[in-house]
Amino acid sequence: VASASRPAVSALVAKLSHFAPLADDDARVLEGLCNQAQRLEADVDVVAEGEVPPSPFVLIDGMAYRYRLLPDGKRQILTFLLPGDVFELHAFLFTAMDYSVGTLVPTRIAPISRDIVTTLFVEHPRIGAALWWSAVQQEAIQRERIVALGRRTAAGRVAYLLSELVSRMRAVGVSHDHAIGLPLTQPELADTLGLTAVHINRVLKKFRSDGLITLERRRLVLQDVTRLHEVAGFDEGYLHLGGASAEVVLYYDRLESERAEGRAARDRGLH
Amino acid sequence: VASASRPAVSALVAKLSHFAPLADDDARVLEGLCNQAQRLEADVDVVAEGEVPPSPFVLIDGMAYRYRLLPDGKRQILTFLLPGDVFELHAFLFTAMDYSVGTLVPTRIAPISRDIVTTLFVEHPRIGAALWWSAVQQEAIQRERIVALGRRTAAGRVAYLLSELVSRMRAVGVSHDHAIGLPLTQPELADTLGLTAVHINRVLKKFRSDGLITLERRRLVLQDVTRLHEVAGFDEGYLHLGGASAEVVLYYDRLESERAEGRAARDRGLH
DNA sequence: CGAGGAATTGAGTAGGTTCAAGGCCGGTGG
DNA sequence: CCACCGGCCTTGAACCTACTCAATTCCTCG
Repeated sequence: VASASRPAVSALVAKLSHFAPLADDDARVLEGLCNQAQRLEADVDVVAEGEVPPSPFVLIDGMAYRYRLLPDGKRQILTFLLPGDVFELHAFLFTAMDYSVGTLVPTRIAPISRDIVTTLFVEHPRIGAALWWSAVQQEAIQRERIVALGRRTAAGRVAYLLSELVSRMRAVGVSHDHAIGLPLTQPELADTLGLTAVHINRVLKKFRSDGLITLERRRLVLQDVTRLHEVAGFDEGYLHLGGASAEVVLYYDRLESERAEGRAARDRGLH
Repeated sequence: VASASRPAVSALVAKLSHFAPLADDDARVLEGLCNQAQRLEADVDVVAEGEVPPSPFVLIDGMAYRYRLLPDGKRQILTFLLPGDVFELHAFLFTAMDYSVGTLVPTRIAPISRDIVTTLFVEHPRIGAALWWSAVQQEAIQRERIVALGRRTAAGRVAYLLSELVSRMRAVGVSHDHAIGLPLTQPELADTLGLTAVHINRVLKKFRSDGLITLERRRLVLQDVTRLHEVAGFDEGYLHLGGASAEVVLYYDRLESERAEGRAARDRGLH
């Protein structure tokens, strides 16, 4: 549909508003960040392991993934980056990247210079907190991956990953039903879940014949969400897609208005 | 030995100095944080899943672990917390904990109120950056766990975990040779590495007979570090135990001295 | 001294891998 | 426009790593 290519509100704003209500001003600032988007084609590296950490990025649309290549040629995919995700926010604290980031499809990303980030944190504390929160949320997603790899069966892992991706897509307004474009090959699913492509294939076959999902031509539809979540042991709460506590929201509201007054006073001073 | 119970410098200072050289003032502030330590006995929860996130803590000595209990009774251990580790630094951004933290041995932890954290970030940017870095470092450790669970054999996982723990202990001055006190049972190792206790036992047996390690009465000695690291595919660099880039250090030095001047000016004003 | 969990070992099983081969699909070049 | 090519998808069969079940011994703690 048309709305898919030009969303009413950018994924970044959609995502961060889940953390705390954003003022119009906040939204405008965030949209501004996305202006200088770079277009990347599919299957290219944004950064590679060993390189000096780049500036932070926002992923505008498309899809990317963090991965590590092992000496023996094996690959482990760490996380997927979806529209609205901010990545490498604090990579600058390290001297070298310990993983690579690659695109899966043609993707637009917007770099955010470290100076802008710093300014954002000082001048727009609520945005700063929201960015911080989104980083912590990505950590939570990593924890779920550990639980999945450590203590779930192959079917559980696959079901979990599909559920996670659909939930995250929905949270940023890219999907509204339980269907998403899923540009992942079976080898990629395998390298994410610690399995082989062959086995992924068999699990998907089972899911299809059980009426849990359909997946063809890069389009995934969850046909029976409840049952899939059961197989997955999936609980959306663990992804922390929702908001902060009232107390925290209030705290940043206060910081924000103090800052806004500060800006206003300075502006008056300039006239 | 005596130095083990009363180290020359606290683990927290030892750890954070790896990120950037700390001024005497910084070290004093950090030591001050550790004053109000709480003593916890072994096998108690510091926080439990579902609870409201607590204030951040520093682990002074002892050992703790983050874990998740699954509905079917299975357990997945996420990470281990060693002396000098700061945890739950930004948990307050979530409404509920998605995992629990428990002690493995009698442990001392010092809570740091959120106000103090905020002050620290503003007044001592270098400490703030170091804390931030230590959080990002914990994320890197999580990534390694994902790689281990996803793409390493049982022997590789065990070897990796043992290598990781020894490296981390050494980085905070708790160990100087390649031997550490390791209060982990085989069921705990199993729940960390996505294996069963029985299989852990067989792997350890092999390691012992191959002369890679000794492990008895909760004492681990790496007898052949090189060979163990080979089995593990272990590369200490991935843990980012080392420091920041010269550029970043310089950046925070500058922030720090600006802040120090500010404090001095304010102090003069009070007289 | 008794009890309960941890460590250890053996035997049988199973979930997932490996190897292999054929079909499909999308992209590329003639 | 079509033929070709490479990677993905699919399926079968044999195999292996790690699990399960179970019994014994060892430690540690009360």
